[in-house]
Amino acid sequence: MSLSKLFRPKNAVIAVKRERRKEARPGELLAAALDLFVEKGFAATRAEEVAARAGVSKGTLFLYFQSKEELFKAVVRENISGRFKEWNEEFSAFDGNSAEMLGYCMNVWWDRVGATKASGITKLMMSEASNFPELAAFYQHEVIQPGQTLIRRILQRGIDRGEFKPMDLDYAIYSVIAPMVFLILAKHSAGVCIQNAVDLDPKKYIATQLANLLTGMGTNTNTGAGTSPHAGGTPPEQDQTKTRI
Amino acid sequence: MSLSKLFRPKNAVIAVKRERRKEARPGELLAAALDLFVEKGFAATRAEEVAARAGVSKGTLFLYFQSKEELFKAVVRENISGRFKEWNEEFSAFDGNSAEMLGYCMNVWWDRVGATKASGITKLMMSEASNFPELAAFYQHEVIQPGQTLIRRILQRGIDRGEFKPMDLDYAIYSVIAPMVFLILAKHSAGVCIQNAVDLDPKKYIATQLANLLTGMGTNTNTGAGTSPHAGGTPPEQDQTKTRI
Amino acid sequence: MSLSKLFRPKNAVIAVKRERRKEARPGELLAAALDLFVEKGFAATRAEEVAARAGVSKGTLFLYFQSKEELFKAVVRENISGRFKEWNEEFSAFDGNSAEMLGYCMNVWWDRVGATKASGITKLMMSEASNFPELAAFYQHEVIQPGQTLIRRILQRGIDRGEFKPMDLDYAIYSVIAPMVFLILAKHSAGVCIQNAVDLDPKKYIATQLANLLTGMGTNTNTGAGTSPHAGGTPPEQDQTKTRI
Amino acid sequence: MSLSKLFRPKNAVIAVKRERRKEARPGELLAAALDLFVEKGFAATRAEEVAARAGVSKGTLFLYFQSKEELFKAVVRENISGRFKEWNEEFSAFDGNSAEMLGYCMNVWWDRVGATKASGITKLMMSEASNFPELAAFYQHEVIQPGQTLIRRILQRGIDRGEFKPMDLDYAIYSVIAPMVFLILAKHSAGVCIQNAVDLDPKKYIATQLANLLTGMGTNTNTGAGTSPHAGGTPPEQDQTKTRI
DNA sequence: GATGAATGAGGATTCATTCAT
DNA sequence: CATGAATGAATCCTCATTCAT
Repeated sequence: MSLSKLFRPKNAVIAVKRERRKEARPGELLAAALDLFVEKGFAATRAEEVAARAGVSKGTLFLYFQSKEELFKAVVRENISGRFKEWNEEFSAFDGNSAEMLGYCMNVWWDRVGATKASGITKLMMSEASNFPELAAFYQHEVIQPGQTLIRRILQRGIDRGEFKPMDLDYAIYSVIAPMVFLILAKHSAGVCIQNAVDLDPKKYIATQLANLLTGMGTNTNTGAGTSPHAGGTPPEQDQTKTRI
Repeated sequence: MSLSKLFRPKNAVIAVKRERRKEARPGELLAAALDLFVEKGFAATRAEEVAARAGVSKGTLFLYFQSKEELFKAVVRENISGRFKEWNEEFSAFDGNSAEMLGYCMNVWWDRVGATKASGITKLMMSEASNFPELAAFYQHEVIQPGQTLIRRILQRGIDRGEFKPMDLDYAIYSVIAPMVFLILAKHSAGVCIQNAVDLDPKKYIATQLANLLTGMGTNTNTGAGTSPHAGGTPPEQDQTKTRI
Repeated sequence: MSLSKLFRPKNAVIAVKRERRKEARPGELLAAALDLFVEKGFAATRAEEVAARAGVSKGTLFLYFQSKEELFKAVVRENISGRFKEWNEEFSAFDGNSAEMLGYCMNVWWDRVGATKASGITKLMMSEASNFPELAAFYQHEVIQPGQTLIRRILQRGIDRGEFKPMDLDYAIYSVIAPMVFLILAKHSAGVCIQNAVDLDPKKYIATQLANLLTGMGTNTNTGAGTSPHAGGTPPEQDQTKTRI
Repeated sequence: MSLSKLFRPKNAVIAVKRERRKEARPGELLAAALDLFVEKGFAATRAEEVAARAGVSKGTLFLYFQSKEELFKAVVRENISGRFKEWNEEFSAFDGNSAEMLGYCMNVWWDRVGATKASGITKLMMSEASNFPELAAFYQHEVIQPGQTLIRRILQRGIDRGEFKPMDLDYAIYSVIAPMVFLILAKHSAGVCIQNAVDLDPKKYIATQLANLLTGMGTNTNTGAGTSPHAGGTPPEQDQTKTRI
């Protein structure tokens, strides 16, 4: 009787494809790691699983990354690197009014970050940051600060041009950030803490939040006259109870 | 289970202080567990560490709680879900208008949960729920559901009394929950994702969000012409740009 | 909220009655221990369970027995002590033929040992003897030897009186013992290795085995003449396929 | 799972010989496991001990077998149940009379299982089955059932060919199994319950039991007048008093 | 460079045993 | 004497990491 049926090496559970190109490996490992870290958290993600998803063996993973922690750091670094420089330039050239600019900013952020896997990084930092102070500082420096600076510039521009009423920028910044953060959570933690929020339409949500922000900042977005404070308007608002999360 | 225990040295003399404080133990363990779960997450918290912080041995922990998961559930019951009964009663007896009621609800929640370490539980669930389905289900059942029910009751009351305009409650509920969730995140992930947000005044934030909610629900508190009923804003709302996050 | 519902001390699971008389305790503990050791084996029987079944606390158990192992030994000693002396006397006075004597012996054994909880000891020794060499020797000395001696005396008597044909007593003894051992196994391990054997009627089984033995030993038990080797006969045999295990 | 692994010293230099012998491992582990399970029982056998005896580390054991229970199952498959297929085929091709077939079956079983360490498994199940219901079910399904089926086929064949008289197979099966079970016990509990039985000649014992069985089933081998068919005993039966246990 | 077999520290949980009350 | 709260050694199993091939 053959021994082959007497044992089931655990390895066999994970199907491995091994026809990738050498050069691509680190990138594939990072992509696989991002997926898994976001989905299961750092601690619960097994190195072997990452390797398997990237189509390489466990050993190879440690060939490219000294440790699981280094892999995590690389994942974060890889996905949050200087997108802001390009955005800053983009916004320097923007010539619409500041309300449009803010709306464009939020939508662009959603399209290029929020809607992509990179948004997982934010969720990841939120969950694991306290265990990775070094990374937290890095993230703070590479993402938070530039992001806040960008938003601050937009708001300041609005004030300078008389489009927004004067405000405490240190607080106002969070009025922009908060909805984005919540949106990410709704996307990644859906099914548990924000159950049902899965149905949420991000674009609608952003539009609504933006309208609220602008109202608060004194920039009425309504195109026409209206007796109600939130009358007419092109943006959302048609059915507030539905679009609001 | 093993026979090897039979051959263990019979009289291994061990000198230990044994305080008998059965009544106090569960509370001490729950407090230690809350601290550690919030600080390090569920998976990363070692049972022995909880016991040590409570000043007892590993074994004692399992004397009071069948498992680490049960310990977690007990922490949740003690700090969150166990309070819904009392809150429900409190709100059944409430006799102000529904706007005040909603404001009271949010503030009370902040004072009793949000501002305490217990709020860390919510943050924690967001990261670990997917790895502990049973805990996620428990949390959903013991916290999310009752919380939503409570809020729903308040909103329904407002509608029934003509204070709020009719709305889709399934969505409206999230308009109340979302800001609270963000507040918790701002508190617990502060220093990383929302650095500087530490300075945030929660009460002001809540008031602002409440005002927005009420406006959306037809209970206009300050938007200008007083055509809407119950005008003249209940909450304190001196400086909107500052309180809005 | 009261803490009382937050934890479930495991102890509470076991209901304890505490109205026994002091003097009876060791006996009750031994009885409880016998039950549990037989049912679950030595290793799988928990000291606390024994105490609970005896209606005392865990501490009390260790007051009477130095350790679980000592308890086990006491259980064995308690249940196998010199019954053989009395039987030896009984059989010295027996005045029937040797076939009847053997039958009487087997039936008496069943009534006084096999059918009682004491038979569990045999099963116990069979399972645990190798882990308790000391006890095994004790059991060998107190049970096996006297038992074999008793049987040997009966067989020798039969030979001496010309009732049995000459035989190798060292082997013949096992012809008597084997069925009894199997009977005990059928009783205690039923449902697993000898599944379905639960329905077995011990008296019938003994009668059948006895008849076989006697036939083999040259003592035809048949009362009347018969052409078939196992004809007529008072004892079993009516439906051999059914009574034979 | 725990984060504490992150802070484990990265380069704890450990010098170990690592032999790569994937093909040999399962067999070595199974052999070690069989030894230990038989020697100490399932519960009392520590996984690490099995690994050590096989010359590997704890971890390696779990590389090949998902759990201790799976290891046990593999041991049973390797040594017992895995052989039924081959046996069934062997017996399908058997062309002697059914009495010979039954005798061959019992002897083959003894040679390939009973006389080997694997027979300890049967003894072991008797003690531990009640504590490991899943194992008991497995054993029942993989060993007891196929074994009974095999025997039943032989008996049915005898009846169909007119060699055995009609009988209640559900009972007759135990007439075959019981002596084998006792033989195993005699072997494994020798020195305790059935001391001296070590000297027992299994082949003789089996022959005797077989003769008894056949007599009962109407295939009389030696009882005197040759009125029954197939008389003239196939097996060796020179000295009945000696071979009978 | 890749591989994947092997390693072993680490953590949850059990339960015999102790000892303060 | 009894009690039962407290203890901690023991055991199964996981998975990051190493290293012979």
